[in-house]
Amino acid sequence: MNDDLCGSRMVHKDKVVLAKAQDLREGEVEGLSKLLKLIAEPGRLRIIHALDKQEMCVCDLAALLNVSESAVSHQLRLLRTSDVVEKRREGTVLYYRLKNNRLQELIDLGLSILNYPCVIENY
Amino acid sequence: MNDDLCGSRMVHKDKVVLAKAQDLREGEVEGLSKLLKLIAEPGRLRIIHALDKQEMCVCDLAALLNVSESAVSHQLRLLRTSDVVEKRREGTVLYYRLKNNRLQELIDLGLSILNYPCVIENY
DNA sequence: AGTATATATGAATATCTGTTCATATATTAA
DNA sequence: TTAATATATGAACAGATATTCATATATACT
Repeated sequence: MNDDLCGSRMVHKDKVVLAKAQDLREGEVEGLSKLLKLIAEPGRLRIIHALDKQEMCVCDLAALLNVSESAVSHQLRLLRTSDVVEKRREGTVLYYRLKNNRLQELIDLGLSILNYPCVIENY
Repeated sequence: MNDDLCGSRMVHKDKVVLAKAQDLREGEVEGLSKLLKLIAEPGRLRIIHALDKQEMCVCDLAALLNVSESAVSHQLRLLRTSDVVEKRREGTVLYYRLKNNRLQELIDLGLSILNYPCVIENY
């Protein structure tokens, strides 16, 4: 095995070089990580799934999730600043809806992977 | 507006009832949340993306990510206990590889959503 | 203007998550 | 068996994240 310039061992230099060449770019990693974390939290996941079907106000979502309106509001702010949802005012009520309509695809794909978790074909 | 039995307000009972009917089941939420969180962490994301192309050992991955082997080992344990990866021993070297070969689909879909973030069609 | 409703927000707290460090285990070589 | 290599793991610490609580804001109604 050979040492690299940074001091860490490297048993298979060829593999590491190849992996680095195929690695995601930093921006892709950051963006994807942020997107997936947004959807991964159970409350936000259910909010996104619900808003994909109809627009709802804060207290509706609070009732759905059975948590405080303040907690929902904080989550919605995150989703808003991440351009996942947007709001529409009607009197004192703010209706939230999905701004990014492709997130449900991600949810559906994730669910399908959970149902058919492992299909190893040929090794 | 009407109060529900649980004490929380509910501005639009119809919407909440509909949302509850369409809501993900608890097991789906938990499973999906866990899966997405696994992929969402930048280091694990890159590990999965790398192992989708070739099997690699712990110190190769440590060199790729530029972190300690211990840190990688902890992450790999998480991925192992979640059935995302599996290991194969060859002498003292443990080669890791993906056990669930559908995760790259999720990564690819996520990337495509990042590139075409928002396509609102008709409201 | 004053009150009520619906939501937003800051700060504090609590919880979760990831890394580090020290140490343990497993395999190979001498 | 002793030493070396490669990896695993537990505990402690640090950082990120979510909720709560109190308070602020915006709109509507009187």
